[in-house]
Formats: sequence, C-alpha cells, structure tokens
Amino acid sequence: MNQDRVLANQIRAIANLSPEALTLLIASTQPKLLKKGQFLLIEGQVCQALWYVEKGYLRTFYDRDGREINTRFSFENNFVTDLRSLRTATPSACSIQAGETTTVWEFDRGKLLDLYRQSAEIESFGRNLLEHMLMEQEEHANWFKVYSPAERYQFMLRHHPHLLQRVSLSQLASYLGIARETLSRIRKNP
Amino acid sequence: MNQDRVLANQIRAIANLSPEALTLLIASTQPKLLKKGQFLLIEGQVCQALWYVEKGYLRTFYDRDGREINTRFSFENNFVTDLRSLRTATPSACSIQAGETTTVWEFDRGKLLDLYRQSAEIESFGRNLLEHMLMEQEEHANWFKVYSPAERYQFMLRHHPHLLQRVSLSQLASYLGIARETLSRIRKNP
DNA sequence: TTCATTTTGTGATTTTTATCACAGGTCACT
DNA sequence: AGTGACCTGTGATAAAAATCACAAAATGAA
Repeated sequence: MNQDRVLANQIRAIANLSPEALTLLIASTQPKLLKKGQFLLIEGQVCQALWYVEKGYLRTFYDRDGREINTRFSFENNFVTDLRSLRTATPSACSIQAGETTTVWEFDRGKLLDLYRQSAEIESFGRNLLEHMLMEQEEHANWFKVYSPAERYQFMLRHHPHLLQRVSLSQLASYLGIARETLSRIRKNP
Repeated sequence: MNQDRVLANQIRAIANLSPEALTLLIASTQPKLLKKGQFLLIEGQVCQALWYVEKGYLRTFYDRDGREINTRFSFENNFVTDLRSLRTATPSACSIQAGETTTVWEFDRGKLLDLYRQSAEIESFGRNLLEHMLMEQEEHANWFKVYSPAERYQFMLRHHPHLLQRVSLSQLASYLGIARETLSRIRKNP
C-alpha cells in the first residue's frame, strides 16, 4: 500500500481520523505525476475526481473567446476539483493544468462517495475539507468587492506572496481581474 | 415539536434524511422573526449559528472606513453564516442584517456539531449543504474575473433577477463591485 | 550557445469608471 | 398632508484602467 506521509499529515490536519479510516482513505487514492503544461481536466470533460497537490501547482482557467481567465491556483497541500462538474456530472466549463512539474493524489468521485457511506469519519473529513475550502473561497471573493485593483495586489503580496513568486504576471492579471499592463505598472509603484 | 414543512422539504432537497434524522435536526433549530433592519450578527461578535432563511432576505456586509460593502444577499431557502467566525470562534469581520421582515431558523453551532457526531446522516447533510454553498460561491466569485461591470449586471439580470427586484440599487452596487452611479447608468443603457 | 518563444515593461491614446454635487422622487411614519 | 430619511438619476470632472503597439528581457529547448 502506498501511504504517503505528506498526504496523511495534511488529512490529519483537516480532521482527526483513526488509523483505519486514514488507511482506507489513502488506499483509495492514486498518485499522478504531471509535467508542466499537462492537463488534469479539459473543458468539456466531466470531472470525475478531486485532487490533492503534493508538489507543484495547478491552474484552473476558463476560455473566454480565446482569452484564458485564471480563477484559481492550487499549491502544495491544497485540494482542487471542478465542484459543479463533479457534483452534477455535467461537462466542465474550465480546465485544470499543471503550472510546474506537479505531483497530485487523485480521489475518484465514485470511490469517495462509497467511502463517505462506509465511514462516518471520512464523511466528517469531507465536511471539514469543504468548510475550509468555502472559507478560503469566500475570502478570495471578497477581494473584488472590498479592494481596488492596486489594493488586491497589495493584499496578495502580503498574504499570498507565493503566488507572485511562482506564477507569471501575465497569468496573475486575469486572476486579479485586471489587465496585464496595469498589473505591471502597479507592481512598479509600491 | 415545531416541524416546519418548508424547512423539512428544503433539507430533503439537499440530502435524503430518514424521518428520525430529519426530526432530530429540525428539533435542534429555533425560529427567529426579524424586522427589517434587525441584526443576526454584528461585527465583532463571534458567530454562533447557521441560519436558514424561510422568508425575507439577509444582507451580509463589511464596514470599510464607514462605507458598507455588501458581500452576500441570502433569500428564501438559503443558508447563511459567517463561516470563518463560526469555525475559528473569532470575532466576525462582517454583520448580517435583515433586508425585509425575515423569518429564519437558527442552527446553533454546538448543537449542530453534536448532531454531526450522533448521526452520519446529518453529517452527510452538512457535507452536501457545504458542497452546494461552495459551488454557488465559486460561481459568484468568477463573475469578477470573467465579466466586466456591465456584463456582471447583465448576468445578474438574467440569472438572479430577484436581486434587482428586492435589493436597492445602492446596495447592489458594492455587491457588483461598482459605484452606485455607474450601476444607475448601466441600467439605463441595455 | 543560439534561436524561438514567452514574458515583461513602457509610451500613447481611448475608454471606462469613480467621485463630487445636487435635484427630484419615494416611502414610512406621525 | 407634512416631514425626514433614503434612494435614484444626471451632469461635470477627475482618476483609473484598458487597449494597442512595440521593444527589451527572460526562458527553455536543441
């Protein structure tokens, strides 16, 4: 059995699982190695899994008339999926791609649902994970209502500096809802 | 026992509960009637509950240097809370206020956590509810990355017309991340 | 290293949006 | 009906951001 320490510890950080439940959960996953540029999900496919990023990062983006709009960057120790596609079994409107050489653990949708039924502990883990994801998503959504573009940049710089260190400015621009050139200028003037 | 039909049906729409679990869950709630303007949560308080809106609507807002910024409007059949404050037991950075005469059902944090431990079915309901909330939140967050202000208005008009019918333009402006005057002008020119 | 590709910086210009100021309208309450 | 509080529309102006065009720099692969 392929028990990964990092994954196990991260799961424990989200919810305390008994050794049995932890084993069960980890046994259901499968590691995947992605080269930079490889896709986990392509627009139009039905999303069948949830992924945990062990190393590297993933980019979630939408295609808007040929222009790519990045809605999420998922780094180490984060979970990512297209929840709408996963839940409703409908084609995904977005794609998920590796931004670096990336290692993920794949949690298959069907297996996960089975585990939820089998183990209340694992269901509890799922709930806690979702609470965590929702909390972060809400906070991020508020950036756009509370801050101006320059303030969004400042906030990101202060609270999520890894984004700037690892993601190109061109890709960050759409994530911040501003033009690439504007972001370049904002960065110059502190 | 105060079993409300609307609430029961809405819960069933989220997750199939056995009659016993449903009874348990509903027995843990308490109805609250709010006049327009009354608060469920005031900035600085620790959020202790999750609320289900039966009638009316709630407004979630932040105070930014004396200016109110609305981040959410919760209408009939929706659940709302301040998840960060609820989870981390820290003072809330936002307030939640009734925008009309509003009836809510209050789910106390402690009772809910107890129920999660007691009943796998109820935990499953919690997970499903969170998935649903996260899905909606992600979609809303994408408005700001994918659409221009005018397009955000159009999207809201098409997909969430009740917002325009029941929330004042002044309050919607910050929710759409634009100035009140700009929204007024966008509305004129279709 | 070299070459091609991608990324970034920058100026000029246009477009969009915010801000300020104020008038008229609506609504609830007495 | 009158009063005050809030909401909406609109013009003038300033500020911010988008867009276009292109050069410089960085990156990566052969």
